Amino acid sequence: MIKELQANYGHIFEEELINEINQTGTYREVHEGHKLMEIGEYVKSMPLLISGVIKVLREDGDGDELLLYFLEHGDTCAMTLNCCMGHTKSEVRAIAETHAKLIMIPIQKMEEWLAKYTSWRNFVLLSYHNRLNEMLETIDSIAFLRMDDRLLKYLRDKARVTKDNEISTTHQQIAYELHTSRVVISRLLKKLENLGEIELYRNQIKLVNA
Amino acid sequence: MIKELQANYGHIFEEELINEINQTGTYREVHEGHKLMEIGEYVKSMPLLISGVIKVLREDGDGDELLLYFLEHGDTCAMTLNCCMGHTKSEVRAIAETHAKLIMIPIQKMEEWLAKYTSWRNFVLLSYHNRLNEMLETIDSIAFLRMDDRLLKYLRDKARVTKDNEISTTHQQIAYELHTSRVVISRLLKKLENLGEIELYRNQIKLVNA
DNA sequence: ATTTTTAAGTAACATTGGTTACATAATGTA
DNA sequence: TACATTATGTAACCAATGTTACTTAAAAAT
Repeated sequence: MIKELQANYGHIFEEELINEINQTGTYREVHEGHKLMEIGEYVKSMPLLISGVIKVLREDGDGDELLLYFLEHGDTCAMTLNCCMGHTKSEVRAIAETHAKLIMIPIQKMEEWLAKYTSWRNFVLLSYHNRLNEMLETIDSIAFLRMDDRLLKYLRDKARVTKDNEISTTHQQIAYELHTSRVVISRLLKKLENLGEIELYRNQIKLVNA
Repeated sequence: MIKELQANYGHIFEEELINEINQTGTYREVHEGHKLMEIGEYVKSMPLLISGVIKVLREDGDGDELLLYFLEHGDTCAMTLNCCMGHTKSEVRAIAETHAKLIMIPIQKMEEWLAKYTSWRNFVLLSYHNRLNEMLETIDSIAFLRMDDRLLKYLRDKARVTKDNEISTTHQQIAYELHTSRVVISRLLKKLENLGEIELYRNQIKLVNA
């Protein structure tokens, strides 16, 4: 049996489906920073996330990045579903934010299981549901918040998914993911520090729980 | 037989499903400006669009609006799917941009048909697919474009879905949908007119095909 | 220990977009 | 016709964000 499959997905999928996943899926571990998917690539398998965090990014034609959302335990990548069904290229980049454990499912099985297992159907639809809602939240942030609030939200989201109030990153990296410049981030971080929301160190930002 | 059902969906759904839709669905016409869904409302039925255009809008807590995308012929509202599956309230507002014809399906049928009809499953998944891609495009616009390019894209999108190069609207209305102010829109429209991209009249904007 | 590289702080300035205020033009209405 | 209403044009100003340039500090490499 694939490591941790039963423990993580046993309550969602029926026994028969668990057995099928066990037979056709592949267990995989990736280290922090590993690129799981690149824009323009064709997708050959679909990930079931067991532990760790995956960040999903969008990029425009000029190489400008934007963080869309994080995937956590129990999630799958709706964008992958998207690509599998439409046989189109990936529209996004996916990178391991932390060390992560996942099960890779060959895409041919997807459609087969959709017809066969109600639990799989519900899982796939729930994934789309969750992703649409996260995209809405992303749109809310970009459209309705100013950069200081977006930054604070970004830091809190990051702390939540990594379960760590100390965020190890650089101002430049944050700037990439929020699609702004390093100087702007440094300026706003200093402002947040003066407000008592955070403490700043080199390569480290500590969230102060108010 | 419900008006135009066979003609519009006969090539997508099998005969048996068409018959079921005919028995349980309701034909409906709505006039321009009709509100089909409001934020916070529970959703009791799912629309299949036959003709016309529906615009889907997001709103933040302060009443600030933002246009997300247009629904056209053959589309359904993935947000509705979302709500039906999760039994949650609507996250968006939907308003008829033009006179529109649609078929309303009671939500109980949705899950039943997912198990029963492959074509329905594919239709639902394709809807999610299309909506995710449109959300991505929306995010691209907000995150990567400046207001002048967003405005031009907005005008061209609107002209495309209504199949009309003359757009009947006010600067104030555009400002609401792009979440900016009337003065900004007037200023940028004038700039676009000077560039020869459009011609401005009262309640009317004409796109000049370059 | 010295040098190099990378990260962060900050000032000065430019640009975009938002706000206020008011003028003018088109349309609707008494 | 006279008046009211709505839409648009525009100037002047302000705030948020982006850019350039340079400094200082920490860490890594030699």
